[in-house]
Amino acid sequence: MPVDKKQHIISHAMQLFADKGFEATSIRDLAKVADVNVAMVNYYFGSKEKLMEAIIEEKAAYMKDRIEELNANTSISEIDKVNALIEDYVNRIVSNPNFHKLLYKELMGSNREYLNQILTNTFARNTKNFAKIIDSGIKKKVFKKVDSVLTVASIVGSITQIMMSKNMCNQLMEKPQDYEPYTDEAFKKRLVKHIQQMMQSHLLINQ
Amino acid sequence: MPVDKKQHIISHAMQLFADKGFEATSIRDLAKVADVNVAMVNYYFGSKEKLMEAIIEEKAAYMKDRIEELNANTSISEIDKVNALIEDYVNRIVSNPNFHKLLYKELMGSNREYLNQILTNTFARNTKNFAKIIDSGIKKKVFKKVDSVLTVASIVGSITQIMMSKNMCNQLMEKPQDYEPYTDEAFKKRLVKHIQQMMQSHLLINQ
DNA sequence: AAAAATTAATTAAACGTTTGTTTAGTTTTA
DNA sequence: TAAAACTAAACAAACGTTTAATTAATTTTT
Repeated sequence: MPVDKKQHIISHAMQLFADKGFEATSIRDLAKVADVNVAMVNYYFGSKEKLMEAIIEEKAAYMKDRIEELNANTSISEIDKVNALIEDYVNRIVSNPNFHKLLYKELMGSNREYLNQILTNTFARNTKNFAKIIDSGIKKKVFKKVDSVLTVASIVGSITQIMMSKNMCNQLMEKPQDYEPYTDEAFKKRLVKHIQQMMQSHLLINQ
Repeated sequence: MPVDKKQHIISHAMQLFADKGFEATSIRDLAKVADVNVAMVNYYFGSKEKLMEAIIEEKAAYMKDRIEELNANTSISEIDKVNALIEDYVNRIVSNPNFHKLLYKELMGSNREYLNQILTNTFARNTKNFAKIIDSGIKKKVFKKVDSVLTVASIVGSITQIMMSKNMCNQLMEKPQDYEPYTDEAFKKRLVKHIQQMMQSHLLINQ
């Protein structure tokens, strides 16, 4: 079963890469966890780096949908779209913070140029699509004339910043060190509320 | 010259780690660039990881000053302090974006637990000190009752997000691929202006 | 449908590099 | 001359990858 086994390896690799990082995960680690022979990774994917490419491409394809879906919907007001996307984005990242960190590390890293390009393109396209919603609000004169692209960067960056490290998150929120902020609904709500309020002040003309 | 040589190694290591990443930089690379024997890194620092610790600690010490200085100053209004810190922070990161990325990668990474802790503590403390300024504005009723800690995270996250990748930055700003956004004064001004405006809407009661 | 031939999947072992680190000896400094 | 600074070489471990051989599955031929 070639396809199933590829997927089997990918899913275990995703977990390991997210937990330990790309370089810190050896093919032997992966082979042991996924219960396959060491040679199978190279047999199916060609190399460790190409395995990573397969993972990134799978995620990248998954990432673009919701924004474009909302973008096409004309029955929802711009501010409601923004609010919905903020909540969506928080939920998505909270559901797998380690993988999100992996993507960001890859995005910031200068190694593996090809991967960096795929991720850069994906993130940039999503940001621009999101910015279109804001531009639409500006055109309708319900939003102030803000810098739409940088506004999206602020939304995304706010979430990333706070999700960067469980430990820092707990220190900032005055929680004990063993606390799990990402699974706490109250924390999620607090984050969503902050960003939504900030965006309402930032965007809306009539408040 | 023991101290000078330590500093000599540190400064070359900072450059290399920033450019290529920690794991991707071998001690032999560093030895060649810094023109010292391979054994000297271990002789002076004990290990590659302890060298990294020395670098991080040096930076961490440097990072805390300005906020605390501003914090103590009572002759400047809170919104002016916030604006000054935004400009400061942008300037600092723009001056060495690769090193900033290195710190963030280290902050997000699960390896090298001790380094992660130092960075986490430093970032958290700076964030809380910054938040005190906002809390002070809230107390004086010139600021709205915002979530001060998350507000600081939004400021820092906005900058980090846009500085994450030169390539993405250019794509978002519709610039050619070989463009150098970080050295462009116009870009810097645009970023500072966006965040300052966003914070004024977010924070100020009487606009 | 059975046998033969071919291709795909899988394995254990080995390969060749590279890595951080150490050693044992030499030079320099105080 | 004793301690500190430095060097070239070697060490041991880990890494991604490849090889050569074996088993399983598929296709072709009779």
